[in-house]
Amino acid sequence: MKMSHEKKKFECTGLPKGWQREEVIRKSGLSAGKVDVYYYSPNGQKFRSKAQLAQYLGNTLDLATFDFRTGKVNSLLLRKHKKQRGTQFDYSRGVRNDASLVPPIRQTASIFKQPVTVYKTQEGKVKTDFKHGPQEKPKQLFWEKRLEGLRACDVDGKEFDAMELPRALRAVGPHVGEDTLLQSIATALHMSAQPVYGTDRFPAVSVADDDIKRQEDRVAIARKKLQEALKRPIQT
DNA sequence: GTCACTACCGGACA
DNA sequence: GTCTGGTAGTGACT
Repeated sequence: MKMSHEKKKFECTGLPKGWQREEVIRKSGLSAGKVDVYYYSPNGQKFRSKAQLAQYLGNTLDLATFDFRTGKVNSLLLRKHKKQRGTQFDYSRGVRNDASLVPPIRQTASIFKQPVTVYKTQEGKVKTDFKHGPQEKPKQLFWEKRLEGLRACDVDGKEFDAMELPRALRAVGPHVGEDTLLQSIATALHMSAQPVYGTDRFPAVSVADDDIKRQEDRVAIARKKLQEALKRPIQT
């Protein structure tokens, strides 16, 4: 058996405990330098592609945000979802194709990434109508729950301490804890430039001028302390 | 339309 | 089981 490959095997953070990720760098041939990524299930089964992984895991794990190459959860994949090989999108799916209907026909198709209305004209041309400008892609309800049990860590791999939410913030919904709420808020702030609002029952947190003033005072004090600390000679 | 990159997987090889 | 090459999909660029 040729062992011309440089192999690195890690515990995979983006998959349940026990899954391992292997990086193999090709050392010869036309594709030398290319990195192949393989995954090993807890029972040792090997997977060469995300498609194989998805087939094996079925509904037990949603791989929509799983980055196969890096082995991490990447929420940006929700927005930038590539079409899978061999599953080229058929835009005629979900659109009625009744010969008895005479064009132009207006139909609402659910198969597009955005809600659109399809106009079939005599010439067979299709126009898309994005109502009210670009719209956010629909997301699964409580999708942030898939981040449960995950925590940020520093470069040494040491996990950061849990953050405490302000008392005014309360999680609502079945089995939604403070961790999930925090991840949800953090994700929303990261993914969108828009403000984050609460529900009618728990409306958006209001920040008064006094709150801003108090926070500014705290920052000013902290800055002053830092300046003083920097002025002090370093003890060796 | 072209090009570069990448994901995937068939098949050669040991 | 390992390893590499070919193919097709995707996105950036012109």
